[in-house]
Amino acid sequence: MAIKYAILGLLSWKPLSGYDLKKIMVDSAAFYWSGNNNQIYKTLVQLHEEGMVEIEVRQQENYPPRKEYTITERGAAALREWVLSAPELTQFRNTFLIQLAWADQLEAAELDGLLARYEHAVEMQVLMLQERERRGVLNPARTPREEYLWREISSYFTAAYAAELAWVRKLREEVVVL
Amino acid sequence: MAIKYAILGLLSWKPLSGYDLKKIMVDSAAFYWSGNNNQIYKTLVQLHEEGMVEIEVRQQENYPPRKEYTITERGAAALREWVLSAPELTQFRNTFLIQLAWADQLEAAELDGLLARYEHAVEMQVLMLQERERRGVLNPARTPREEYLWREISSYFTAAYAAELAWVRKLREEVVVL
DNA sequence: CAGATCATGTAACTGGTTACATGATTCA
DNA sequence: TGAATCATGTAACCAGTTACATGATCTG
Repeated sequence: MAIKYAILGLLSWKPLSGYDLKKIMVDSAAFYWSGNNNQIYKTLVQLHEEGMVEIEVRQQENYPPRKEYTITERGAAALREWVLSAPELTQFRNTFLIQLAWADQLEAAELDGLLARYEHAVEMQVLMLQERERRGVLNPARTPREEYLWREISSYFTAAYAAELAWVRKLREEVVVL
Repeated sequence: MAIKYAILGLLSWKPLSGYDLKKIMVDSAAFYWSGNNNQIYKTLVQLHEEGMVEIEVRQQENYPPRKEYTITERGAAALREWVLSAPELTQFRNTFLIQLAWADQLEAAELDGLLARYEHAVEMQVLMLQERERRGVLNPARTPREEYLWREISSYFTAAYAAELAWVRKLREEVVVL
């Protein structure tokens, strides 16, 4: 469901090929989950069947032909409707919590090592995201408000991982005295 | 993968049936994602094939017979190994961000309405989690340290949604002046 | 000359959701 | 009397991951 509107949204920005969409998705934090070929190409076929997009094949010299997808009025209307639909809550999928749940069998040093490894991984992630934010990738920025929204979307992830970091650091400090 | 060790962990606490596992999972924050029959019963069969658990069928009067699963030494060893394995980063799956990404087409009032709805949903979630935390459900608490770990696991979710709330509130305030 | 880039796509799989089926018993 | 609880499971489906296939051209 979400990938459909992620694609429709990107096409509402400008016409793109499946290949373009993939590139955008793999290095975007918000669209990251599933910038995979399979779903992109399948979804494009489906969107075309539903009359949400139009295809124009561009022959190129020296490169394979590209299928450029353009959003239709129908597509734009469907996108707008979805944007206004009831938002869902974020889902946190954190297998580390399950490791922690059964970590009392570990010795103090082992447990601290596990927490340290997690802390380190989150630190790296925060740095990576901050760097990405600083370089300020992808932002349609058609209006100041849109530019602001996109900046806040990317800062969402930094904030989320920063909250994780605070949580795990506190945990590490407190668990050592038990 | 994770569900396998979630089950193994619960069985390392005490012997349980598929039905028990399901009940525990549906109202636990950490094990929530997928407390569904299908995966539980399938995984139990698989764990049995791998020699990680043993089955004992208990006949009951007035109730259907239950299959009680007990963890084996092999299962316990596999669990310990997994607990010590390299932790993965949390994945945030938030479709609201995709709605926001294409929300610049909305009028100010519509956008604020959307943000307000999200804010409200997150508020409700925080209250629900706090209530659950206060009632202090499920906690093996075999040692003070384990009790502490389980409390921190459930506070992870409250903290995560509280961070969301802070983020959306700031966003709402700032976007109104653009 | 090896590896990345451009560009299309498919196949096989794992993970997860929703809904259904059965049937006795207990509770409001 | 209808719904919930106890207890097993299956079927059909949707979402998402990993890996492969093709083939020209460009870059180090």
